[in-house]
Amino acid sequence: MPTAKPKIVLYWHRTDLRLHDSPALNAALSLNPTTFIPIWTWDPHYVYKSRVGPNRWSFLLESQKALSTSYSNLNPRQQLWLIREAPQSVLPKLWNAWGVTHLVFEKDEDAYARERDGAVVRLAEEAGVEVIVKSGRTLFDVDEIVRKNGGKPTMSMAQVEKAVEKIGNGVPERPIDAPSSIPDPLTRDEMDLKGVKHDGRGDVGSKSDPGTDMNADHRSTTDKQYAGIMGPKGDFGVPALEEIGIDPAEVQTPHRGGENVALELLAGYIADEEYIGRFEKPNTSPAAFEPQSTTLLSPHLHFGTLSVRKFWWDVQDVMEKRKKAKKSNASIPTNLPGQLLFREMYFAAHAAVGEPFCRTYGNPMVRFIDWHLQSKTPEDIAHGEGEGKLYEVDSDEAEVWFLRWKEGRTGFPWIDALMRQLKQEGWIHHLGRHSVACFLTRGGCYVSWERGAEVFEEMLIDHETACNIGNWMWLSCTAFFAQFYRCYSPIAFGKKWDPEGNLIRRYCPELAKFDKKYIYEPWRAPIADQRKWGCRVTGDGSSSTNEDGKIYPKPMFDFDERRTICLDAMKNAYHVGLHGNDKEVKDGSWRKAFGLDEDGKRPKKKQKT
DNA sequence: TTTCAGTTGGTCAG
DNA sequence: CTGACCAACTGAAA
Repeated sequence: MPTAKPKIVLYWHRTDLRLHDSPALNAALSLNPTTFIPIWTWDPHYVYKSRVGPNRWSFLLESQKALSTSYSNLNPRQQLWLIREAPQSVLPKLWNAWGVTHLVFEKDEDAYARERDGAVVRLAEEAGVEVIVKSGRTLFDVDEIVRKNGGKPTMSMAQVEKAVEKIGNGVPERPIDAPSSIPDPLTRDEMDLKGVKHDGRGDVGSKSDPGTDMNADHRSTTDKQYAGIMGPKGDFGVPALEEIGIDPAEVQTPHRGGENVALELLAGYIADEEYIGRFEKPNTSPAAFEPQSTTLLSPHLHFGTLSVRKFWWDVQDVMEKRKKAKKSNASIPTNLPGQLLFREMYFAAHAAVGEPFCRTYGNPMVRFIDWHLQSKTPEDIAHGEGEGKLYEVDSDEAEVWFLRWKEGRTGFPWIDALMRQLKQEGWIHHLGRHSVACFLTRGGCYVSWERGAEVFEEMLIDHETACNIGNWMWLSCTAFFAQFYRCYSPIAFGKKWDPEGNLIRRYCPELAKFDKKYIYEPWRAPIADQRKWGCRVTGDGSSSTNEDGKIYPKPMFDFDERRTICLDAMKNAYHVGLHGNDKEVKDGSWRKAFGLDEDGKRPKKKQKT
């Protein structure tokens, strides 16, 4: 009697640090594996080529730990097995060492992930390992959304709604329960990789220079992540922050990772049916803290500790119940399902455009504006121009504005409070992001949105490439949104939500005692009052004290003046009408197009092709 | 061709 | 709190 061939299934966790509602995990377990090995591999592209601050590192490690514990709870012999080498390099070694027959993972449509996963699939096919890939990070397969949108990037909610209407009438599949049991891995001896050659970070398949570490500034001790393939204790464990060179004291976020945390948070909101039914994003306060006005579930969607379909269906069930009880619900796009559809829109736009989606250069869907601090072209960077900086410093003044914005010392308390909250906690409300993004780009500094997106990439615990890039395009009026004359005031907008200035008092504590009359414009407070309230408004923010005590910077420019300058410049840029893939942008000749004509008139609007 | 809507502006009058 | 106006964008519908 022939024995059945063993099924040794390697499950590769990446965007899905959960057990509930995972189509890929479900597919893996449906194979009835004789052996099941759930792994994570540190991808050097994430570790060194993406900007990741301490708060997001911490959130990721917490989420990995929670997942590992969940596996152990279902099967004491199980855990999340962390492999410290690049996937393209280490996966072939794993299927040799462990006799792997199947590789299963969740589909990831990000441009880099597609390239990496494509390489992995080819290697697996060569080795005779069967590969199963399932969509599960989004409500719908985003490639399917793109197809239903005529192959074009989704540029509006209307397009997204039409497209998803053609996929199951706009209703995603119901979530799948978490597994109640998990098969065994190999024995400890068989799992051991001591005999396997370790290639360190194994930075194969990366086009970029493996020597650069974009996160070097965050590492206070030596990064030892790639010291050993099974980790410092040889147990494939989740690293401590110290192992990746991060000082735990740098982690200040109060937001916790892990599937259990996500499901508890969600359940709490779902129990509040009024909140779910009436939720309208524009009516949630960007100044609220403890409790926040929105769900804070975005980092969990990013790491996959919460399934977006579970989120959608739990909300949908509440809304159906309310509807039956004749209670009104908010509608798309401002309600909760609408928020999730915006996520689909950005994912699908990214999927349709591919790699150029993340920048201006070569991106056909993004409008070109003559910003300060433009990105260098890929050619210039490849030729090593510009002493390591990835952007052109066309204006020293604008670079100072950018750095002051990043550090939360612009002299506009609403902006500074938000930027400090972002740095400390890794999260700010969506409308807060609007405020600071508008201020940096079209409504203040006229600095390229790409600089702002890089700062958000580093600091946000919920950083999702497609959503971050898409929202920066939106706010800078370079794609998705065009009403550049709608400009956020760093004074009036915050005041509308928080007339007492409580957000400012919390994150700019030097201003805590200021009267609410001056809290948004402390430079207007009489000197005597400034003394009385224990903070002088002076200097450029490079120091937080002087010989008199605490100081807060003067505003770095006259906002009304800057708003006028930016508005005129935006008007001109729209008339020039260049986009990221135009010849003038690629060869640098755009500068000519932005000058005025000989007779002083605006240049003719560029013809659409 | 014109009209109108577009997740989330600011200001001022009533 | 609501609505008119500001000066005016794009894209889809009429």
